[in-house]
Amino acid sequence: MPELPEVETIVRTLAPQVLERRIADAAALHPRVLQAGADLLPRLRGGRVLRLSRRGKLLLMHVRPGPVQAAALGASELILAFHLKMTGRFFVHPEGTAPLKHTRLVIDLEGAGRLFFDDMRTFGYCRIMLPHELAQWPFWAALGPEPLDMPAKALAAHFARVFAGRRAAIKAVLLNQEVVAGVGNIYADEALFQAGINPARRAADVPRQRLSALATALQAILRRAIEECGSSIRDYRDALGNAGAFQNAFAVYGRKGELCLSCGAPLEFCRIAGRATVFCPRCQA
DNA sequence: TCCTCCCTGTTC
DNA sequence: GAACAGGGAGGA
Repeated sequence: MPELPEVETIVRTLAPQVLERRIADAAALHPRVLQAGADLLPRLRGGRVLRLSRRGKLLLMHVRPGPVQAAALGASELILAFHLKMTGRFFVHPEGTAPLKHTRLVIDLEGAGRLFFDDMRTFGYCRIMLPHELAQWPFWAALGPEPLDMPAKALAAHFARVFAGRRAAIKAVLLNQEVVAGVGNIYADEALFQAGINPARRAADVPRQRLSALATALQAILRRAIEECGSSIRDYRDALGNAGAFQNAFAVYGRKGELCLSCGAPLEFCRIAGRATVFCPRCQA
């Protein structure tokens, strides 16, 4: 569930709890949580948390290893890339807290408690990488642009370029992280509604004017969702345990059969790219 | 380009 | 006790 606004909120709420802290120890508690870099896990010990950042739906923790480890690694930075998928969460617990039922990774911070990465469904993962390994990671290298890092005009032009010749449904294309990074099921449905585009429409067939509306709508919705600290449907919480509030502003997501807030028609449901999709048959042409 | 699978707690 | 939630890998 964590999409761009949720991951951004987690970065913001987690940063004050971990920045500049020294790592006393790190342990993986589930066999699949470390998708890469299990050998680097012990190298984190003695390192310091330099920075948290986000790219698409990935949360990155940048660690400066201690001098001995840095020399052994030949690098001054280790990067932990987390993908939260549906149910990944972070929370800092007091020192001595035992792992919870779904705790997958524990990072002990000197004098600042224990950072738990919990993930009920074990879809989420962490990759521990050197900077050049991150650059060579195919998923990372293929990520599309950040939708909030450019003017709406430029985003619209990017959509026009990328959508040309695409026969797939526009929603399926929006969900593709190589097209634009960070958009998931919720924000794709909401942006398409606000832009008045039927999610099943072939991407290449959407007129340029609608693409401008889509770029504007997507940016507005992502920004507003960040302001509201994300959307909490079931599982999502930020790194302080707080729920987001943007779910209260949904126009279509999760509102199958309810009435369109704009025209009053019943909202319809379909499946696109295997994802639940809700739209207004009247407002979205 | 589309479908299936992964996973588990909640809802029907 | 089945359907459902869904990002992304992998295969048809």
